[in-house]
Amino acid sequence: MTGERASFRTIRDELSRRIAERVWLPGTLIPGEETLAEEFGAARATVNRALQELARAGILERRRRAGTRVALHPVREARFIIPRIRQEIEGRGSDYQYRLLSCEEAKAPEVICARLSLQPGSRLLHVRCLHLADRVPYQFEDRWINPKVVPDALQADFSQVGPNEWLVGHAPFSTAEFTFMAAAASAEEAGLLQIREGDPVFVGERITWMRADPITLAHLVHPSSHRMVTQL
Amino acid sequence: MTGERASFRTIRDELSRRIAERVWLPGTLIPGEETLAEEFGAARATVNRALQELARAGILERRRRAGTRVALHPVREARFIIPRIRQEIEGRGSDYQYRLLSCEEAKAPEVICARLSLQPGSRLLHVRCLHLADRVPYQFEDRWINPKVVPDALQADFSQVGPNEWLVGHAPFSTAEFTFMAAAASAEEAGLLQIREGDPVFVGERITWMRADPITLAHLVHPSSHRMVTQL
DNA sequence: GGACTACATATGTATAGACATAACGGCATA
DNA sequence: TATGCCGTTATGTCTATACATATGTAGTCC
Repeated sequence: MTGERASFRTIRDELSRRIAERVWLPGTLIPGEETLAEEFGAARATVNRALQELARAGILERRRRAGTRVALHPVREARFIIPRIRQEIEGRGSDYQYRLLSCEEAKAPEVICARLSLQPGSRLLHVRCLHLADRVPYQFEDRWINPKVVPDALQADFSQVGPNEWLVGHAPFSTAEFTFMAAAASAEEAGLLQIREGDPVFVGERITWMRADPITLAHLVHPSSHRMVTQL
Repeated sequence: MTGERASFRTIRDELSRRIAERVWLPGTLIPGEETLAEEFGAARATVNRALQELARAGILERRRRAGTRVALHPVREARFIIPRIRQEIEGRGSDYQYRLLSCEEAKAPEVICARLSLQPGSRLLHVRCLHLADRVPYQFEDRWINPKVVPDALQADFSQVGPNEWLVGHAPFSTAEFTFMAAAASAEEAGLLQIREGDPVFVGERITWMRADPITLAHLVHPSSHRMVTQL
């Protein structure tokens, strides 16, 4: 005899059902926590937890004093797992291979410095490498690392371990920004990914910071067969 | 004299800081809730809330009896807001325009039926339209709607209101799947988006279900200048 | 040694009670 | 009419306590 207990999950799901089945239409002011607590025979804190989860998911809108209403414009959010490339490839049952293409300290181009809010002409560590799945090019990584923040990176050996994997273990970040876009493959990218120049590529760009200091900018290029999928 | 109170936010941020600054290295078993509660002068429930948030973000791993440890592989997740196109455009301060291109019931191609797990040859409502920002093509939407689930759609007038906006108000979904990819513009897409055939485009695909029934499949094509950005 | 069991323990969840905080709406004032 | 103050009220958060649940560990038995 279990499951009769009104847990916050039960409440959350039941409220979610009422919204999905349009018992409560968008914009409706739903009963207050106290009332719901009574209805479900639970404490207000329990109802609160259920409501907060739904609000976080974007299907409820809550305001003090004003009460809780069904979101008019369910701005729902999708969550993408940002896996490490090795795990992503091995997780699909493929063999992962890695190839370091180049690694050198160099004066970073204007664009890069600007993206990282660094002085133009800053010297950064430039790493280029290729990730393969079952020997087929999967991602070309073009990365700039700020040695001011991660001095160890200058001594690191990226011939076996990719810079991302290395950074995860040596330089945690406090904030990150991800950008995704479509682009046309440059001649270099095309050669490395075994596609034709100008073919569409799926590009991810990742910038990470430690506090206000930029750690790294990664430009990640996939052939157009790449899919980024998420369930909601 | 406020702020001295140890709220779950304070605790969350302080723990987060310790992890970011490598006071607690990945893999470390951190003190138990009871201990932390004592340290912060808070109740265990408060510490619990802070820890649960960090666990949800993927930077802590918790297991009953085993305790809480700093995630070895911070599989962090990025959250993308899935806005409605009008809001997305107006939110950037641009003017939104909408143009319906076609709207008819038709036998859906194999691929579409397969993606929606429907019998091959099912008759679906096919809507094509264009969204513009400041009169510049922003997104071409090619959508199939399942009239079995949303019969009202057959009578709906999509000449003024886009099908997405209409669906939000008439057919809430229980689950959704989002896919993003890069592709080459077809001749039709190129014409509508005012780019050249074969130019890279950023494509989003969205399928929604109500329970087990597929509601709609939307194919959303952006010119390659489109950026999808998220902060973490 | 290996399998099984009992126990200890950290987290998971629920509860009642309390106070904090924001903001709706009405009332008073300029 | 417009403005500003303020009480009421729904949500936000914290506390203390209790019990549930999973699971590592130690101890037992063969």
